[in-house]
Amino acid sequence: MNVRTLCLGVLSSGEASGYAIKKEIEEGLFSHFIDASYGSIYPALTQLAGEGLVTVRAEEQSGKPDKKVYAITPKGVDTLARSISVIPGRDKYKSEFLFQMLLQEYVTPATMLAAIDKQLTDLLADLARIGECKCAEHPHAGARFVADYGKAVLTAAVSVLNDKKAELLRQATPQAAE
Amino acid sequence: MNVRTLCLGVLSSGEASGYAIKKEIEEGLFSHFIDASYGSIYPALTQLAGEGLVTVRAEEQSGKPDKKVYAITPKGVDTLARSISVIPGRDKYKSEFLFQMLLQEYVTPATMLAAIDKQLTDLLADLARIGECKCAEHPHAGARFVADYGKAVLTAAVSVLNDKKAELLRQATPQAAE
DNA sequence: TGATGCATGTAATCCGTTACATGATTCA
DNA sequence: TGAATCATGTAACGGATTACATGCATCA
Repeated sequence: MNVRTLCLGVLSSGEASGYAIKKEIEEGLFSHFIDASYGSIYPALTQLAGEGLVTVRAEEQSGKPDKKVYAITPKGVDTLARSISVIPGRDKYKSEFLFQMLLQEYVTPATMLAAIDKQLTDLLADLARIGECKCAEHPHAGARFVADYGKAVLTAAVSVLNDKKAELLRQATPQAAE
Repeated sequence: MNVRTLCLGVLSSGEASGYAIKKEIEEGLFSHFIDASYGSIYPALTQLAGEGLVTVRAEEQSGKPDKKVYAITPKGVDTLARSISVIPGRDKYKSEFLFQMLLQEYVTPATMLAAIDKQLTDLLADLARIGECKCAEHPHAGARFVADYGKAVLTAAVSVLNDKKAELLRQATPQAAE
């Protein structure tokens, strides 16, 4: 899936600027399973407008550059619907963290601990972001499902990490607690 | 993390050809959290050899092209150790599947079901692959941890999917079971 | 006064995938 | 006979990130 389809997806629940789309991707439910930078969003939006899949309206603002508010057209909805009606490709999961954990014989215990703490922080942040989405009021029908899926997966990961961390600490300080 | 480091990681548990490295990445524990194609592995290996991080030995074979067996050097081990001793970047997770589920208002129930079944198949295959790794005999120290992590996450996902699937079937056929 | 948020955009660059090219052997 | 496995490699292409460029308003 490309950034164009992603933009259509975000716009399907209401008009937004490129900046706002980026925020939605970063802070909304999308953040769990998608990434996109300005460098890909802005060109995609321009392209979509050129093809009539979205409309643009410039909103004047004092000081700041004009805000360009994009809205999806019926043709855009159609394209979106067709794009997501094919059986999706495999999920892609890349983890430097697990690579490091697998090769832990080359890493000091201190680094291991720091890496696990960082991973825990990331997972918990993701979990919190999902928790903040009020699914009942969410513009998208599948919000509840996606939130449940994310929560289940992240919670499972956190649990394993906490176990592993406790084990590491036990090895490091056989008598005293941290 | 790049393909070069990945190759060093695989070679750290024993010599291998480019072809064998690809297989290891596809079928071993790595498969859960990493991807790489021949188009990136072969050039990476050539480059690593040029920098003295690995050695090459050509093994003659009847019919097939000479097999090039790569082995990591002390310098390579050093580079690897340094590469994985930094705190890793965030995991990257991309899922067309969840995108589709989130926007399910544009998808027919039949497609939903097919997509869920496909996802289930993928997850189960990943789970089976992890299950086949005999961690106790695995060359890498962290095998057990990575396997536990993968199993926990995948099992959680499978569980949520089965629930959702049952719910969909109940809605589709209110009286009869499938 | 300095960071952060709002707001848009482009160009260079990177990193990797896909497709192509080649070819013998073995198994069904 | 046709598919799969073994085996290596290159070139074209794609897709996105990073860094750069600009600039006001607000908050601490």
